Amino acid sequence: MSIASDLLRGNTDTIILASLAEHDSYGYLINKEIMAKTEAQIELKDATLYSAFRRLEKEGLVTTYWGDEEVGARRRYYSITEKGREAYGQNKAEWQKAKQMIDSLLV
Amino acid sequence: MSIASDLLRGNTDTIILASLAEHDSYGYLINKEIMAKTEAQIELKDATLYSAFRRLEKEGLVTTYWGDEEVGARRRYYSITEKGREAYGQNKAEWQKAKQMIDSLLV
DNA sequence: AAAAGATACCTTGACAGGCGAGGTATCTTG
DNA sequence: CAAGATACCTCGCCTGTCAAGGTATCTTTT
Repeated sequence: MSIASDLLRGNTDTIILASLAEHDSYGYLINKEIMAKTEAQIELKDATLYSAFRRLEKEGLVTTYWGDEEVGARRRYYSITEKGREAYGQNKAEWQKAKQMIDSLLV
Repeated sequence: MSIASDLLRGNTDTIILASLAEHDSYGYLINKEIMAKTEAQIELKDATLYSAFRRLEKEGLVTTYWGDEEVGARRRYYSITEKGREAYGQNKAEWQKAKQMIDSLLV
């Protein structure tokens, strides 16, 4: 059974930023990489993914540009900004704290 | 700064069950105990708490009864059911897995 | 050559959980 | 007597997820 989306909520943006912190990427690939790394136990549905992109863009955490592939489907690439890296760091820290706090309650 | 509610989401029911697994309790006290244990970094807003109770009751994970205090405000107590204990165990297991998976993505 | 499947993008509308704001009633303390 | 703590509750908004639908291109199979 895969991870309930309510347990992921609050981490999707961070997960996307984590992916982009390594290299520019595009929606489809980000999803594939996440599924590969988690043995398909975490999957961002594409509607979720794209609404996250809109959010991140709006907040200035990522920028976007179209790829120049000559063949195949067009790709919209995303790039993490400096502000995005900062947010990523903060999100990770908050996640660490949240983990700890929740664990302290679940005996 | 306290923990963002989106990071808690998916764990509120589990947190309440954890509290009830130790002893019968009531809304106000559960909240106080959570705040004490987490130095007020986790707080369930009472609207959140009561909607969670409704949910848990509906699913048969808790039962409820009115306290018989002679003085003071009336208290509605909650008691975890056998089914509730099972759900609690499963939720904890899923949380462990989710933690691990998310950590594997946040480098 | 047509069909099927992978790659790759996108929008709409419904749904669920969290919570701000509002309410009620009792008791204790200054 | 007012203020604050205790203790319960509901309504309606907001936000993130996602099922369902769509478009377009390329590759593989039939």
